[in-house]
Amino acid sequence: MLRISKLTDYATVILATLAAGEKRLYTASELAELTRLSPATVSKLLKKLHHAGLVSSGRGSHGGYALAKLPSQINAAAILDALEGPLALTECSTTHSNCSIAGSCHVGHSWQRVNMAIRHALEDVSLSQLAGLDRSPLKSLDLSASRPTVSPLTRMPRPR
Amino acid sequence: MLRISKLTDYATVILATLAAGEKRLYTASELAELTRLSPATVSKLLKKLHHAGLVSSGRGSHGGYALAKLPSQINAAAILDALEGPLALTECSTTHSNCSIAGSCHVGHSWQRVNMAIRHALEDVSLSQLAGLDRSPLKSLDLSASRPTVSPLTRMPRPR
DNA sequence: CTTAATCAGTACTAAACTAGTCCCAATTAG
DNA sequence: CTAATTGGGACTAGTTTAGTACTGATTAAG
Repeated sequence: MLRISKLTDYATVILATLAAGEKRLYTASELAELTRLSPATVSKLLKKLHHAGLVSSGRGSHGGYALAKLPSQINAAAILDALEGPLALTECSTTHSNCSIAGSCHVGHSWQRVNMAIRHALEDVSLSQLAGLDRSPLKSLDLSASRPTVSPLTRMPRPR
Repeated sequence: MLRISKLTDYATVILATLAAGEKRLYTASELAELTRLSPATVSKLLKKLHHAGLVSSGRGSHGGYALAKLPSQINAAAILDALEGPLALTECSTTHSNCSIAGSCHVGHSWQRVNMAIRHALEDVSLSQLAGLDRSPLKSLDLSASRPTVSPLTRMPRPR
């Protein structure tokens, strides 16, 4: 339920790599090596992240990418927005939508609230926390409930 | 970002209809009329909801569906689970997954926590609240932050 | 016992989305 | 100028989603 796309997850890994690294420009291929992701994919993601203002870039030779803000000032919601757009839980939540059962439907409004709750949870998680740079507990998250960690995601693309 | 599928949204409307109605069996076609959804789709969804134990059913003529529990005892997380399976935010969260960058990746663990926070938010929203039957404020949700309501989703299928 | 209504299970299809790759133009340091 | 980069697309295969259809099982009622 409610999964984020692989690409968004990849992007987070890239951002975390930048957050953990030195304060300099990293080229796309450098980041590809560091993250073990395919160069093409890394490049595509960095473009999106740049578009969203999460990373700054330098062009030409000696160009590359760096975080546009401090890791503590980038949150999970912004990353999601950058990669998946500001889509909401249901289509109701978008402004231009016409619904045939508008009158009789009282569900939409409640989804909105759930949506907001989730958004706030995401806004409370900074990149430094995601990257594990920040040792302080995650704000407003119930840590006692976290299950035992399992092995992480397959991040290398399937061969084609 | 983080959208639920249309079908899950439809299912919620169906459940809300049952929650708001009389305490009797409703046939699939009856519910299709009430919700203005296609009978085939309603039927499919009810089967899934039955499978997940959210509705009970009676077969044969005079058969139909009813909620298996009180509306206050059904929560949004259960509905999501029923329709979309217990998928998590990232594939990391599933038990059998092998990841090529396992050693160097510290991101997975944090997503898990976010995942839990979201799950708890969903568990705190009951069907009675989704259906608008419950006038009490949604537990642990920041209502002051809810944006002005916009028009809900197009729920009728596109013609084919 | 026959019939009609109804759920159960499954298979199928078209459309939409996702992930991944590739190409070429623009930019810049040396 | 040339080599190294990013910027902005287009393209494709594969997967998922949404929607429909069919066939069998079950049950109430005549």
